[in-house]
Amino acid sequence: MVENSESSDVVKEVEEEEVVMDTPARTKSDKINENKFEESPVFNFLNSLSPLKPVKPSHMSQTINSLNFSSIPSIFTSPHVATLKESRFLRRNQLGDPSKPEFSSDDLSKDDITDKKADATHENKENISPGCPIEVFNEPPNECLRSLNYNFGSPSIDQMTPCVFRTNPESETDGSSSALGPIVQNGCGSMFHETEMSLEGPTQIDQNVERSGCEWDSLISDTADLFNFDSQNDKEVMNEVVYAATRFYQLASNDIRSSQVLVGPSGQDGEGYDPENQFTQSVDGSKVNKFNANLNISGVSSQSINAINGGTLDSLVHEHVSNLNNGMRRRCLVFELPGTSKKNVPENSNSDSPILPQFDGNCMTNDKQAIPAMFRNESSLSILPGIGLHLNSLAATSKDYNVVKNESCTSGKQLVIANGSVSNHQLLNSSQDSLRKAIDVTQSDRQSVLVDSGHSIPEDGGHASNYVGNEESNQATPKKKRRRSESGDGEGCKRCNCKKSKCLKLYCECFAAGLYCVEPCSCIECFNTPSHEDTVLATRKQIESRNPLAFAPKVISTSNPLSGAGDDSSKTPASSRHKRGCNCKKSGCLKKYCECYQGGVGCSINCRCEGCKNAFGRKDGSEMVLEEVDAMQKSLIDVSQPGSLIPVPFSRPMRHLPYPSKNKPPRSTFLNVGSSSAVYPSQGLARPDFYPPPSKFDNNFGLLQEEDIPSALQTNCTPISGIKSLSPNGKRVSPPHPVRDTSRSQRSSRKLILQSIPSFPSLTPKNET
DNA sequence: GAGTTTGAAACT
DNA sequence: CAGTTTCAAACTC
Repeated sequence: MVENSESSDVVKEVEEEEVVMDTPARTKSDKINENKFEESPVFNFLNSLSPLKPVKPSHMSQTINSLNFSSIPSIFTSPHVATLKESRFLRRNQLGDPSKPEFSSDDLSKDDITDKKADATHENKENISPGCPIEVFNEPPNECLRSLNYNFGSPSIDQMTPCVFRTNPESETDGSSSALGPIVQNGCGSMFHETEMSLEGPTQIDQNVERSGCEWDSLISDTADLFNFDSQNDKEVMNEVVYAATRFYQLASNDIRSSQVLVGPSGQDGEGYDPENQFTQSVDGSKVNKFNANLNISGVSSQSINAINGGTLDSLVHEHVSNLNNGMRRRCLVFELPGTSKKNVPENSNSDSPILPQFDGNCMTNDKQAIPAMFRNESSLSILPGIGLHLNSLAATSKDYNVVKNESCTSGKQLVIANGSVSNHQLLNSSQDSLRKAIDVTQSDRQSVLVDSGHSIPEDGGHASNYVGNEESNQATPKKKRRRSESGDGEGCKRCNCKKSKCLKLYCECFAAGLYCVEPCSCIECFNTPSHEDTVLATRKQIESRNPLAFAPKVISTSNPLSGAGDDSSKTPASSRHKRGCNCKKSGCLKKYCECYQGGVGCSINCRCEGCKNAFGRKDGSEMVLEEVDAMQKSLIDVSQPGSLIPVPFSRPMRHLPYPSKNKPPRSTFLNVGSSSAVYPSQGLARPDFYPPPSKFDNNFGLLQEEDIPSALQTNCTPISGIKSLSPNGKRVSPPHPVRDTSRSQRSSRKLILQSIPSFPSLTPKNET
């Protein structure tokens, strides 16, 4: 009873906030922008150039939205909140009253969907908010409700790449995961996603398979040569661009067809096949990137590219896809498809593991209970898993293991992974790997959790256990469970031991990581369970209202060594650092009390530690000399466990940072999300050649390429501004800061590719003040 | 396993 | 914003 009242109070607070946040302003702005775009000279110009005309007026909304995506939400806005605005659907869940029936998962499939259908007609365009950079979709109203825009990038980054995750209508009904399967690679390097689909004309396509893959290179090289022109207004050149784009998508279409051929009909009557989704998933992102890069290198203005992208090319895609599939359904063009790059392909692409969850909307499908609102509603959080992704929620809420197993694939797709931007690929790849492995575990082996490229960590039995178990476990004595958790039988997930916080405060690792507590936890009176998802959401929201970055990743990685000329933090061994910095007084930043150390990063100017001796990099900028590191490692070499070796990028020797305590990885380990590469991007040899202790932040997907995280999460790299900042409520929060022009410009070749995001100022101001 | 230490989170 | 308290993880014995 007391608990319920507490929950209600929290919910009330949330309601109040939501009223303020969800304003109709955006809708108006969108419509205004729509008109603006139609009248846009760029649009008209490109239309005049293009041999292909936009097929439907509905395209307008796509391009419009792409233009609108440049809108930069409040930098202080929690990425959760901001991205959630991208989809009315999501926003509804997010901002709706959790206590209301429509918020409940029980009613979601009925009332909510029905409601969505009713609303979709009028608000189709609103599905795309300015916060979503490029996501371009346009579909009939009845399809719209199934579309969830998961933007893994931050809306704060205007160049962030969009991610489009689409519900699989079929999955909505029967829960089968048909959208994606293992990735198949043909001889020419074209990558296809194995799919289950009905093939309407599975003939003569296989010829395209081999041809298209090879033609990719041809096309890419062609574009490189093609676009060597001086005048951006050269109409012929622009036409060539369009032509090249046509070829581009022809090849892409071939890839799609090829995937169909390779896989063949699945006997599912093709109902689950989304050709355009297939398109986005089939086109090798690297090809797209190269193609895009050529456009940029050749001097095509980004705006022109954007316009082409949003208009002409979009139309081309639509036409190709439509032709390919007899006009089946909607269009979906996401220009940057880095997530589909080969990098994301598991090394053993022939494995049965599902490819990384391309969100297919199963979150609202078969078993809604298996999809806690914490996840559903904070879909965008999955971008930054540390920001609210309840990894274990997928499984933890299942009623039994079998359910988990059967739905693992589906659940996996709920683990929305950014198919995101090029700039995000590192994070995303690693994230995808981790999630993929997590899914694999769920699917095939509950006994161990594969983490971080080779980690095989025995999992605590029943970590994905059901809620009953969890509830029951909450009654168990903490000690008992603690022993269990410390016994080393489960490092693949967090497990808290909270006694008083009810796992609803950041004290709780699970909660802080955006995870539901699960059976292995030793918590008492745990509210961090799907059964209390409303409370959890409300609490999260409350915490975020205090500190928008409360659930943000704590450790960020600055991958560009050149970017930090004056950046102390860049001197840390891995060019990674704790975003806020530590405040250690006694531990010397040599124990896991220190969040920097625990995160495997050196202390930075942001830290307020005293007597810093952080082995990963001291506050003063000095680092542990290699000899020290070697000695340190020698003394602990016997600790190393082969299974814990992390693949070292660039063939560097694999070493382990000693675990000061008990010679074992820290308790709160890892879905390490490829932290190895992320933490230690290629740097100078002067850097310590060891790996940090597995970071609890990694588990949180907390390690991000700084360039990849929302600008709102980025601290200024300059010592001056990067020191102490305050959140609106006075909490220590690293402030948002302007994009580091230097570093960004150095990466511009990656960043400026075919982004349908002209750097328009936000036309849709939000009342986020 | 019990107790202590530590520093982040929360509170005042 | 600084000081204090609470909290749970990390650590020690």
